[in-house]
Amino acid sequence: MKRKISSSALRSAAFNRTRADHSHELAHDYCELIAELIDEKGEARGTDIALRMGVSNATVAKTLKRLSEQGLVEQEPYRAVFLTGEGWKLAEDGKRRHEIVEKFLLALGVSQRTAEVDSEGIEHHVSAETLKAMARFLARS
Amino acid sequence: MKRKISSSALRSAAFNRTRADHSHELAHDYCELIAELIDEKGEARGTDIALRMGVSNATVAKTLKRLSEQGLVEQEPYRAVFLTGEGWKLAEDGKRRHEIVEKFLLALGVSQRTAEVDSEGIEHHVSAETLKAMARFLARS
DNA sequence: GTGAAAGTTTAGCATTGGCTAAACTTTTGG
DNA sequence: CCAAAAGTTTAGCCAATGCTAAACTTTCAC
Ligand SMILES: [Mn+2]
Ligand SMILES: [Mn+2]
Ligand SMILES: [Mn+2]
Ligand SMILES: [Mn+2]
Repeated sequence: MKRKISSSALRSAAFNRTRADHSHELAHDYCELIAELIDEKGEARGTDIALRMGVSNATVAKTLKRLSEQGLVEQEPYRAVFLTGEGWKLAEDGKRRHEIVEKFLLALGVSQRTAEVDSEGIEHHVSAETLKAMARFLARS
Repeated sequence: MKRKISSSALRSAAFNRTRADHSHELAHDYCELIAELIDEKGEARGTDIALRMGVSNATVAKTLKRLSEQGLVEQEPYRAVFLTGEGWKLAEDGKRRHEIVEKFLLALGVSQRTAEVDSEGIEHHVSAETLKAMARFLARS
């Protein structure tokens, strides 16, 4: 017999998911961005990452150190940064998800600019089920 | 003559917006939740906030102090908490936005549970333009 | 009315993710 | 080839958001 789950448990689960999403967000965005830079320019340098992320060089350096401890990027001192296998996986998955969300917003009727901006935040909170629903919408629209 | 804006400037603007969204997120969620509790139970107590947010009592106490310094809530020691005029505004605006996003996801075809969970994160990254597009979609679907 | 339970606050700690300034290394132009 | 520019790293700072443990206050049950 299914006992009713307390509304607090349901609510807190949503907040917990959101906090978990946020805890991975920066790593995902960095990997995606590094992949983009390598694709566009052949390498990903700290300055370029900083410029596109909109943060200082020092912040980038510190974050890259964390990411390399987490096994997502590899770097040697004063050199451009590379993605590990794990890092590539995040980058590709992130790119796919990002594209679907952005195209979905466009299909919904917002401007290109708004789709770009809003998708940067939304992408991290879209579950597999919702992503599928967005892709389905795209396929028929 | 319109000079082309660098792709870095465009990209960093999106990340900046996302960071700004995150900096307001907790305040919005607290105000919305406090309003809900007052509506449901007549008052908002620390324990109930903690239970629904999925964090410890101590975390709630510390956060409430910040919010009261920001003029969003009012509290006296060992008593339940209340919203200021500003806090009510955030709560109502947040509720409206949250409802639109959740109903929109439902209309898109995801389960009630997924709509609840995903909307908790997504709501903070939906611009006025996108919110309007979602409302429009709801109106015709 | 009093003692235990429930709720709140405070203290102290950790991590993340920002910043500036200064030191250091690499690249580049002449 | 070498000085200046460009890029990177380190040090030290801060705020936000989480935690546990301990102290304190209020409420409840008897
Ligand atoms: Mn992305
Ligand atoms: Mn993003
Ligand atoms: Mn977010
Ligand atoms: Mn939320």
